[in-house]
Amino acid sequence: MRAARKQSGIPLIAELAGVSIGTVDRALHGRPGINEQTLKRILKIARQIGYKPNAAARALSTGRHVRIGICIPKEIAYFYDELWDGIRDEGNRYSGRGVDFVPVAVPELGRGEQSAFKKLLTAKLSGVIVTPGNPEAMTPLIDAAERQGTRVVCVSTDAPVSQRSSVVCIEPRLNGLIAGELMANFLSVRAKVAIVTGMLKTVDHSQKTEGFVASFRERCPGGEVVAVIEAHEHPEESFRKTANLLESEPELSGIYVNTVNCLPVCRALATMKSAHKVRLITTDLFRKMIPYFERGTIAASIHQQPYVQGQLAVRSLVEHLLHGAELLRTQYLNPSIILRSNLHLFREANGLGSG
Amino acid sequence: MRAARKQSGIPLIAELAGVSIGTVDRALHGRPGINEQTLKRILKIARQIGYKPNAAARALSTGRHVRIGICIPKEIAYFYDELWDGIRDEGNRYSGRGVDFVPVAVPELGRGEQSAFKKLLTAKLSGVIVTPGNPEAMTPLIDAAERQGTRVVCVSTDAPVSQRSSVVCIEPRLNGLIAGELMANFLSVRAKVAIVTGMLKTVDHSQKTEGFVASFRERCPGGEVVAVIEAHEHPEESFRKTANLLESEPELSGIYVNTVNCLPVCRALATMKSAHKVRLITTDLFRKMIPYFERGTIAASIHQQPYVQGQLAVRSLVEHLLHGAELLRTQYLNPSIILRSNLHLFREANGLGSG
DNA sequence: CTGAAAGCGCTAACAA
DNA sequence: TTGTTAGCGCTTTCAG
Repeated sequence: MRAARKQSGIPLIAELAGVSIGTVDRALHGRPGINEQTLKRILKIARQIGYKPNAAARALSTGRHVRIGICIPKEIAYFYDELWDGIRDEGNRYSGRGVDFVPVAVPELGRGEQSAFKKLLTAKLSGVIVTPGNPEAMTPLIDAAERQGTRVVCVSTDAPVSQRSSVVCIEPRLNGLIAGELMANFLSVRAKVAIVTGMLKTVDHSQKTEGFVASFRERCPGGEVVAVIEAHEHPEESFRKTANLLESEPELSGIYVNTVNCLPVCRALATMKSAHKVRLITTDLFRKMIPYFERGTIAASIHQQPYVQGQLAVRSLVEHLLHGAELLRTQYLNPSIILRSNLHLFREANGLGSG
Repeated sequence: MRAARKQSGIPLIAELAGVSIGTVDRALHGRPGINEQTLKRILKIARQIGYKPNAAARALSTGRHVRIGICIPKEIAYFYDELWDGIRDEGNRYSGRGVDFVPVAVPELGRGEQSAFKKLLTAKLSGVIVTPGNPEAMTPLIDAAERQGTRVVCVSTDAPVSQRSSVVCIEPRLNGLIAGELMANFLSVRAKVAIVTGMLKTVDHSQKTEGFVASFRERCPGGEVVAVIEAHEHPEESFRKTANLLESEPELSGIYVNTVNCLPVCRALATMKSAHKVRLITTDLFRKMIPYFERGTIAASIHQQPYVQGQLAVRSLVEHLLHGAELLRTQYLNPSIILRSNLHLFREANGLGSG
């Protein structure tokens, strides 16, 4: 009789079942070529001893290497720097665990993303994280990637009709709904408000606008959205149009800016000395906004948590690829609401963010 | 000449340096008994090939097993069920990676926690996650744990003067500050508001109260906190005192409830038909609150995200124990603000939570 | 001061 | 249908 060294895992099961580890392996994985009886016996023993595969041993043995492409723009830095940071920080947690990242250059949302994505397709990747700026154009590419076995996770922006495996985002309409509800709560009945947006033909902007209008109307009896200004992310245009609005609508008591470019609006409010008469709700956060927050020019901001979105995209994809965790088709997040009281807890306010 | 099989890691470095893997291991770990020259040579080569240790191989070789004790109450279920869920879900991600969890029974915050914690001390654990209900009494126990090498992470509630390695929580005062700021934004000048709390001798409750008073006073000119009601988490007491208040203060326009037990207040408001004249800000979320949210009785709730706190506590502790990641001494989170618009995205509203 | 070798639990290729 | 065996990259022990 051999000295019974204490063992565990597959060898233990093999000894208990009186078979070899090869047979146990086959049973545990439902591989073909095994007797019904032994299969059942092994499975039973495995259950009894509460067998759990050792992830480290498996990873070491299979030598599985996972390569993940990152296809995300550099601009607007206010937003995408945070997203990159989240992706990088989360990625670093997996360094040394068989995960590599392959970034490709996309200068700006929607520009150059198709060629960049195509480049990623040629490298055999197990997964890609992408921000489709032009969902229609990207859909066939995403579908092609999925067909060749590359899992695609959209982040921040979605390609809803594509075959992407998952999306991590905040629904644009929800941002608008929250802003509208807050605004209605801030103001009294029959209030007049306005919206400053980028371009309404951008889906993101139009949905935020629509959401705001819907919830503001519902919750502010007699309230009115007197203007929707398209500023095209252009500082001067934004400043001028806002200033004009403030002059022509002296009764105005609220403005919702649903792109990240709110500084011109802040300046217009300050110049017209109406900073405290008008409640301003903005979107996201970067350093130069902070003084306006502290002065009370900005009452609240709807923060889309790009850092968290990046983290979650990486994490869910890696866990899926490495450990077979389920990839949910949608991962919708809640935006957080920034007020003066909690401003200090956002990384952008701590010298970590850009801007 | 031997056929040069493609290798990597320590064996590769060994071959390049013309030494054995044992020597490379010593060099890489700064272990004693190695020649200055070879040490430098090996380190240089390691740097050149960009050596990164393989976490799976290391884990397999060392067979490191990590056991983490969980010392968290069952009641109040509204809150702690979520915390448990977060801990369990996050823990499950690490199953099969050499992490075991050892829960001990604590019926209720602060009751029986000392004996439960002592029990954990006898089992040799690498870490403990604990909710110190009575920080003064727990401090010496926590210190003892840390002294014997058990990393202690406090969650939700803190023992600030102890030697705990980390805390994951939302500062109570911040909850109050946010509630106060929101309330000030919701109401006009000279508004009268009240606070319903549990017991002011509970640090958590008094800090939330103090925070609310501070920010409300600062942001609502002429505003006044006309009453601070201690309801001792007692439904009848809470209902009665609120009803009395509503009668004696017809001008009242806001109430902040800073414990999870807000239902009696909701009922009092409904009974007195003043539900829509008084803005109600509550704390956390459970199922029975939802109708009051939808009816507009509750204007907003400050959610302390117990699920996320649990996740983060487990995650940071495991990453520290397994991969040597740094454990920050404090991990302060932001509460999220629940409105009607985003209510549906909270797990409590999706049949996941309790209550 | 350095080398050799065993083995962690699992997979996969080959033998029987 | 089943058993045997050689590693995966690292740590650790024992010889030299």
